[in-house]
Amino acid sequence: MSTERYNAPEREPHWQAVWAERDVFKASDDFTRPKCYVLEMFPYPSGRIHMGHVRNYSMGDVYARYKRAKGFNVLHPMGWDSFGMPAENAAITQGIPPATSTYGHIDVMRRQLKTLGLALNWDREFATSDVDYYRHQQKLFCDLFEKGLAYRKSSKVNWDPVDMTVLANEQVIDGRGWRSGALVEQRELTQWFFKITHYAEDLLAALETLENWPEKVRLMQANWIGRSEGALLRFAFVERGTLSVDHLECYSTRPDTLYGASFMALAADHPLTRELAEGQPELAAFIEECARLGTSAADIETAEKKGFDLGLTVAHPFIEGKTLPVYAANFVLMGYGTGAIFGCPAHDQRDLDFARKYGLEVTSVVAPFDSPDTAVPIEDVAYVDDGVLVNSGPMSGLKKNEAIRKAIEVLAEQTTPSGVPIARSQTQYRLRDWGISRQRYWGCPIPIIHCDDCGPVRVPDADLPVRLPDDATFDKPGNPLDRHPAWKQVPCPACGKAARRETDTMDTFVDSSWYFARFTAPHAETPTQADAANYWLPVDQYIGGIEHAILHLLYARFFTRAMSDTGHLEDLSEPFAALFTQGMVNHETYKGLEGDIAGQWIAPDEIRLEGEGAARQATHIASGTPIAIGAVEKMSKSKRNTVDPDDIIGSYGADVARWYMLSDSPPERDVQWTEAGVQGAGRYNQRLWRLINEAATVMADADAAMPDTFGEHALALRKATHKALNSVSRNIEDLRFNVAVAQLYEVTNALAEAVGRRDDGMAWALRESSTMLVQMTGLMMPHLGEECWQRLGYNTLLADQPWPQVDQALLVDDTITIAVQVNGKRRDELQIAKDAAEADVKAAALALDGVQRALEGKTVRKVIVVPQRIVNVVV
RNA sequence: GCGGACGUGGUGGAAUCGGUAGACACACAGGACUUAAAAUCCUGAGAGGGUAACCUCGUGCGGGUUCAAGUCCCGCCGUCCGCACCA
Repeated sequence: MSTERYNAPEREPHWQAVWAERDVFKASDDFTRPKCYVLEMFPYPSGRIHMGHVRNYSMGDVYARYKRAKGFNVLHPMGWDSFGMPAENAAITQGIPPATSTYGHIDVMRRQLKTLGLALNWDREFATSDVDYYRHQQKLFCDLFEKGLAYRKSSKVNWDPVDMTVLANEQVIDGRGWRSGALVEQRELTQWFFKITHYAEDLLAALETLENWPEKVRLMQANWIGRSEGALLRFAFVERGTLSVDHLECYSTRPDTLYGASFMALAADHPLTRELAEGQPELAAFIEECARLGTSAADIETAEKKGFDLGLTVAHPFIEGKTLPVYAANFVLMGYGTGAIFGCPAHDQRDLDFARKYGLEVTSVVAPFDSPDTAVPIEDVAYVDDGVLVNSGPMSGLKKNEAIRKAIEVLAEQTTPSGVPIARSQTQYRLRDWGISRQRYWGCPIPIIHCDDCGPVRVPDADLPVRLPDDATFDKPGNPLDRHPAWKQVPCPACGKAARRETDTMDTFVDSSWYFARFTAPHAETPTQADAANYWLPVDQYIGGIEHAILHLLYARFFTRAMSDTGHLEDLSEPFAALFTQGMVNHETYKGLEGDIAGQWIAPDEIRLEGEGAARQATHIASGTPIAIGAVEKMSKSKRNTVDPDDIIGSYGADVARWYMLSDSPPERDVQWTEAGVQGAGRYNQRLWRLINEAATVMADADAAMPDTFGEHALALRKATHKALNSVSRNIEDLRFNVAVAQLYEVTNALAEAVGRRDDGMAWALRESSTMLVQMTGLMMPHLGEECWQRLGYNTLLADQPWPQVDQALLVDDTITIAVQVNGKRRDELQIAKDAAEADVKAAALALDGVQRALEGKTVRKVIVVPQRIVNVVV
């Protein structure tokens, strides 16, 4: 019988319509059922979906469908991270209002996603630029503000003088604005901050509990939070002059090396340095030079240590009469600790470089453990390892950690002239508070009103939301909200006097910091709804790109804590119980070599490939000129090495794209998109359809009841199927889709072999096996799954079927094959009863031909029998 | 510089606990079907040797532990990623 080819592009929309019509994937409001919240990072509506989305959402979809079949109430929603600069830039360059382009993009991408046949809760869809979303975010902001978790402070920012806006660090490339190309200036601006540092310790400590997060991500976050323990030290000025303070504060993790201190150094932008610069033009020039210094890796690598003698001295806290000169130095950062350090050249490489340059003394105060009486001599390399303190007063003879404790203990007793203790232990974090102000239009307005008398006042709940004006103009650089003629003019909610709206909008990372919570009750009148949030959260499985390892995932962890502390969540601190970071989709790159296209990137569909291996050649179809085949890189518009999911779905179908994205490569690793690969997936798709048709025909006359006995081949098929079901289930739980796919190929091969054989009970076994195979492959290829389900004679929906049960009895074999080694080298194999006695296994192993050959002329010294695994004969 | 991950056939990769390395797939070669092609089906294949049965070598390199190492330990080399003047 010939079977027609399965026409995916025609059948897929049919099944999508059936699922939608019957509302198959709707999450239930029955909060007593076991639940599973599956979430993939929601997309930014850039215009079209790309293969990375296909990969990401296919993974989540297989998992969500699997959990549904296992009986869980599954929440698997989709939405749009729709605020952001690209839409505003399009408004500037093309005059299209951000809302128009954004919602246009969403319509296109929603249509594209729907063609993938994802089991999504579309009834919960929202975009972060919807007023109905950002009004709740404004409420959250107000509550954080009242709780002191949102505050204003003056801080240094990257200012683009052409675009007249603040840029994030990631948007500054080689010291220039990424869009304008203008040299970025450091400006002091008053900005809004979220107090993420309030949770620094908890955010760090709780990483330990995130067992189902990748180790890599936890480590990156731990490094980012950057906890260090040390001491806050205060050095009294010997000569105070006209200075406004009487002592200098610095932070050190090595107070044990205080006896080796030889100078103090302040950051160029330390308040004291600035104070002194008032009357010293040379110092002012030095400060400016430091500010200009690049912060790129290469700049720091090559930058010379430079300082400026401030003409001040401080008293050494331990050594009577010893003073230390105070410098301003380019390698001291204002952003960490107190912006001041004590320099101990012998035991810090930077301090040593500085001391050598300015001829400062270098005193070694640490001796190695193997010669504890002699301080390590220092030449060009500082000694930073642990050792025994020498010439260090009360710390002498102690190891590093003991010495640190001792130093703090002794110094805490002393005070500066103004009465503050000279030292106390302090834990320091690298983590900074999160600056969320953006001088941009297309973001969530910060709901604050500035009043000359009352200061910043939060917008009262009754006046929320603060809507973005529809009539902003984008023809000039700068913030459209700030120059809008009327928008910011409002009375003060507190005193009624004329006041001004805050015109900054929130960083778009705020939007994505709580969307997962909103999905649990997307239409609620408050940001969250307690019963729904308590039931659904935390997200059971979160899937997304590794590029969000720090920012988004840390912000979301912070926000969850802040929402708990403001009553929007009930005692929840971790939003994502399990995290999976998937790899990227890569493709070869192509470049023109001759004529008009020389040096230009060429898209895959504009070339023709021939040959293989070293002989592979590419030709430009339009011009016939040769093309250079370049590196395999992440699909990107700029390199033109993208493949449009629409084209693949249109020719092969969504199931093929999904199957290909899940097979072969481990999901956490990058996958290379190749034409051959997608063709292979397409062939399997057709093969499965043919096979199921054939099986359906053969099994048509099978009895409904399970036969009492099965022939050899029927039993083998049943065993292969149940073993695969067992391991496929486990692999899907572990998101090891590539291994699951390989096992599905094995079942397919077993079924293909069995379908032509006549055997006792074969018709029944074929029905069982093909049913299970369709259920398993249906997770990855849901449309073909429904088609096959129907062909197998079922009049239900595959999507509604419970996951099949493994027959444990079929997992174990009575007779097993074990390898027999002689001196660790495999010489033969042995078929033997599973529960054979050890002595019998041993005897049978020694009798094997291959073993006998290897043993010739040798004496057996020992035989190791590992039950059901291996036999090793030692001679 | 610091921290981390990885390294297996022509390719993607598999090997859950230290127990038959290379499952499964792609690509390839040969064959069948066809006037032909596509599609499909069958067969082959880590490398080297041998007519063959088989033998030797083999998981980046060098050591080690063990009856047994892709897997554990030590030292290198390479690739990738993150952080980076963080006191």
